[in-house]
Amino acid sequence: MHPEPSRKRLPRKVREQQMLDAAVQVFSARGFHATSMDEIAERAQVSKPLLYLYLGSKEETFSACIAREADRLVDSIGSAARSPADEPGERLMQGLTAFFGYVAANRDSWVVLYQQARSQSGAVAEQLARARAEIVDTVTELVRQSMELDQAREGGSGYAALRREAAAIAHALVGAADALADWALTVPGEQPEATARRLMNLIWIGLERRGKGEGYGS
Amino acid sequence: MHPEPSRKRLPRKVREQQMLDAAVQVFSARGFHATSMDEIAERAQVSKPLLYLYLGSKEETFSACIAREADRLVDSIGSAARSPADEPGERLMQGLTAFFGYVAANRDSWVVLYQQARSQSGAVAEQLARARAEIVDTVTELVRQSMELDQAREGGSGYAALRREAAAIAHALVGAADALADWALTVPGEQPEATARRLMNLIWIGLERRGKGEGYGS
DNA sequence: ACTCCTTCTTACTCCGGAGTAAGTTTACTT
DNA sequence: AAGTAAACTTACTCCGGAGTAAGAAGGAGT
Repeated sequence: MHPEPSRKRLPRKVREQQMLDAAVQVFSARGFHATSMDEIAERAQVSKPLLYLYLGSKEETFSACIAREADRLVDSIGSAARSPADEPGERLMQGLTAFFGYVAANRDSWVVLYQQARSQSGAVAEQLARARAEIVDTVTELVRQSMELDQAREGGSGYAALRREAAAIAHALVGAADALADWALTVPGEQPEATARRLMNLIWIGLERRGKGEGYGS
Repeated sequence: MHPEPSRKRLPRKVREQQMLDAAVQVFSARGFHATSMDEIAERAQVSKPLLYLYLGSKEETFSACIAREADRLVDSIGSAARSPADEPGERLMQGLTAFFGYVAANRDSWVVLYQQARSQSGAVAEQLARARAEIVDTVTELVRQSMELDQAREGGSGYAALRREAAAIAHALVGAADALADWALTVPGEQPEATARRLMNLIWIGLERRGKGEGYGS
């Protein structure tokens, strides 16, 4: 009757990945607290004690999800931004394209990282904050290069201000990318590369000119 | 010993506001699920059944918080953006300043709206989505005016594309503002007006030129 | 074909916290 | 000062779901 493949036994590493896959899906759909370990176990085709044996507590399970997904995302962006191109603008464009591509291809992962993990507190929050900071740092560096910060006088009072400005811009840029990623998911046919270009179009000119002190109302 | 003011009885409307104040604080600090009704009751100096009598269930309490805080925020931004100035740029600047000012003056409210409510699902999520959409719509209108969309041919294939571009920019702008608000909270001495100007400096030139089709790599 | 380790399950315990039944006290009104 | 409606409390019930004790069954090596 049932062609049930008679649950095969699998090595621990493989099962763990299956569990994490299931956990990401459920956490993504329900959120941390509304998720029950029973549901994760069910979706992973495994009993609850095995889940606890391999992944520890519920919080540790969530933490493991965040760690794995954040690594994937950071790697994806980082390696794109370290691409052959010289100009910071081109590297920024590559990083953004990689980011929007990742989100489009891994919705669940994105939702868990962006919507669920942010509201968490404790160790998980710090974990995510660190991943985000890594991305922001990468962007900050590109922003500083674009702003031609090297032209700024060293040690001058304007130097610290420009450093702060670069940090602010990087945060704004990452936030804009987050929001655009959500937006792109609601627009059928929107390509990652196109989304990245929209953002570049919006900020690129302003970015180059900021290094020279030009801007709104000047 | 204790100059305990001997718990005065208060009219319902007043108590309700006290309860909502307490609820916002606790939800902000702990998040929805980690918050217990007992703790809200304690902080509001009230017994739990009274809390249930006035505000209904836990979910309804949270919903009431979101409704009140979202209204305040949307009003604050909306009335600033409807300021006397004619130019869309100036109105955008006013709206942003009001927004950063609100966040600086109402951290708890902001945290509840931005970090806690987003991860929620169901009625609350829709509520928040509606408030956010209202802000995005306001911004979209300003963006379209800045882009000199009126110069676009009506009905042309480029028209729909420009509308979409305006929506994308508005989403990016709101997301950037969100992230900058968080950033500003971590930087001592950062003034709302200064934060608003940073963002305007970054996007204003690009915004004006987008209407003419100029941008990154062109 | 017997060990022995790893994989895996059934069947529980236990508690935090949502929600409530029933009653008590204060302050207006006539 | 008596009546009454609103404000308010003590002291519970009850359940979902986190976490676990105890053991079963498959497979690799000898």
